[in-house]
Amino acid sequence: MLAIGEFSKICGVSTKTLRYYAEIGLMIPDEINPENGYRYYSIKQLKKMIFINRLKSYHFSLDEIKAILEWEEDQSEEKLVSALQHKQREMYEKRDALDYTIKQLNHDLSKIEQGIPMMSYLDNIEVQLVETQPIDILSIRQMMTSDDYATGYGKYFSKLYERIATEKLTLLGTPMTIYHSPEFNPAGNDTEFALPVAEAVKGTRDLPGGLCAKSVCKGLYSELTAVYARLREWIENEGYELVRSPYEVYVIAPDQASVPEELVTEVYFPVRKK
Amino acid sequence: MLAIGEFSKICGVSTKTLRYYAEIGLMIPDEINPENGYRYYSIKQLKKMIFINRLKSYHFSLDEIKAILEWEEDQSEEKLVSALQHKQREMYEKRDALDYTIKQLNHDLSKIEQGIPMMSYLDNIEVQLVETQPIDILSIRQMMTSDDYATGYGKYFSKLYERIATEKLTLLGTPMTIYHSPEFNPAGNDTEFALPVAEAVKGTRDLPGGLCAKSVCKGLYSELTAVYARLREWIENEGYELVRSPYEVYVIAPDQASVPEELVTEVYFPVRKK
DNA sequence: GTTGACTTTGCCCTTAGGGGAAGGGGTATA
DNA sequence: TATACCCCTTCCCCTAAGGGCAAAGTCAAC
Repeated sequence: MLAIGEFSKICGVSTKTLRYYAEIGLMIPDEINPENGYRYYSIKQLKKMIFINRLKSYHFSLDEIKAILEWEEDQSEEKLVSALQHKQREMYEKRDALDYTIKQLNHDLSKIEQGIPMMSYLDNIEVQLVETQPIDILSIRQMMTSDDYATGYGKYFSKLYERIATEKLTLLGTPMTIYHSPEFNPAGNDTEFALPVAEAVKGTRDLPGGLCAKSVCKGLYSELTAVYARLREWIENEGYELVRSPYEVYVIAPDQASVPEELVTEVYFPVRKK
Repeated sequence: MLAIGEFSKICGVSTKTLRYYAEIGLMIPDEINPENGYRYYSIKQLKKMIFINRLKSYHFSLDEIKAILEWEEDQSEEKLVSALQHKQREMYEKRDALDYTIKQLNHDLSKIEQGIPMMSYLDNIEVQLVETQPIDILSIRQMMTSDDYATGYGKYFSKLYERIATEKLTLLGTPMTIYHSPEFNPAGNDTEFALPVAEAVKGTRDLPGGLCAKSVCKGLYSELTAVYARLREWIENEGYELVRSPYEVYVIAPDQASVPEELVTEVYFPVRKK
């Protein structure tokens, strides 16, 4: 039996951490002296500690790790594999997001080095008033958290393209998304992925036309938030009000653009005069 | 002037966040009604908010962002560029670490799929008692946080190899690191990077020989923590005690291995009988 | 017996806000 | 003017995974 300090040195985990793990029930010392409360750990617990650290390095929370340790011996193997695969997917997504952010950062850095202030694009966002025609769209509506937009977009648009292919529908334009949440909610947004089609079949609906405030965003999607802000500001200033859900049209999407500067996205806010 | 709810909708930031930013002095509303405390924001502040969000996406803390905003107008441009470059480096490091963890995870998954329990390697760590000879080492000693080992190793060993090349020293073995911190400390460890050389010149010192407990770790460095634990356990069990700092010898380092399974690392604990 | 190292509990601190309660304010309508 | 309804304020507690520090009890060695 090892006192907490010995055990801490052997497994490279602070005594504070060991006490915390005992407190939350993740790893309780094999023996506790009832008189003085001293914690004593066995060598067997060293293995468990190493396993916990391995899982921590895979970004499992302590709660998740606790659950995993409680499966132990049951039909744990399959569940462990599926939990690991889940984390694997999460980590791939995290890496993709990080790559994307790095790309943005490099973009901003190169702009500054060209003498262009980082946020100058804000002054160049133009708003026009346009009249849109009603169209039929084939769509999927889904709650999306802001984290998985990148993966979500690919997934849902693939589904829609597949339906168009298998049902021999006629595509009439580029992909679009409609945002039904009344305001941005980091916990999740009611998002509709859509493709304009000629036929009115099951799964399609009418997207009404009408007066819209419109802006075009050229470049990375990170600039979209500013476009949204500009549109809302314009609507406020000019005395209009939003009458339906705003939507985006991906005129040139990432799969057609070789560099992010080529991306073109239109943003529409259906409005009427107040 | 916009009330907090309006401003919140326009810039996609919750009212809670806006109040918090006011509280920490990151962005104070342009006007506060002294009678009822209502906060009013101007359109100018929208730009600031978008800039704050951009910096947040680059993993700046709110404190760092506050500092950046306070430079504004001064000689801010150069400082901003250098801050961005700093974050850029951090993000590259984060991505490398993530890649490494993903690799480990895949390794564990493939083991399990072969029917080998994930932590089974723990049972196969052998400890031998050996007698080492004193050698001269050329070394750099440095406090290292656990985050930047991967980059640190490359950097310091490059420096050492460079010295060997420019001063025409004779290399006598593979790289090694000596851990001087008495126990593992996540805040930073006193680490000595060393190369064994034939000549005793400035910057070299004698690494004394003597009795050592030794283990060999084949494979990913993630298994090293278990090797350390096993060695400490063995020393305890067999009635030895540590007399100098432990060290690792990279017999086959990552730059010589095509797959992680080929890595070979020896771990030495200088000991004496208690 | 004393010293010094080790251990215990307890309390407050960290990031970037979220959730909710209690109470006051604003305005559009009947 | 009263009501309804939404908006705004402050205040307090909560998050994950421990770190830092203090006061007090305990252990082993000299």
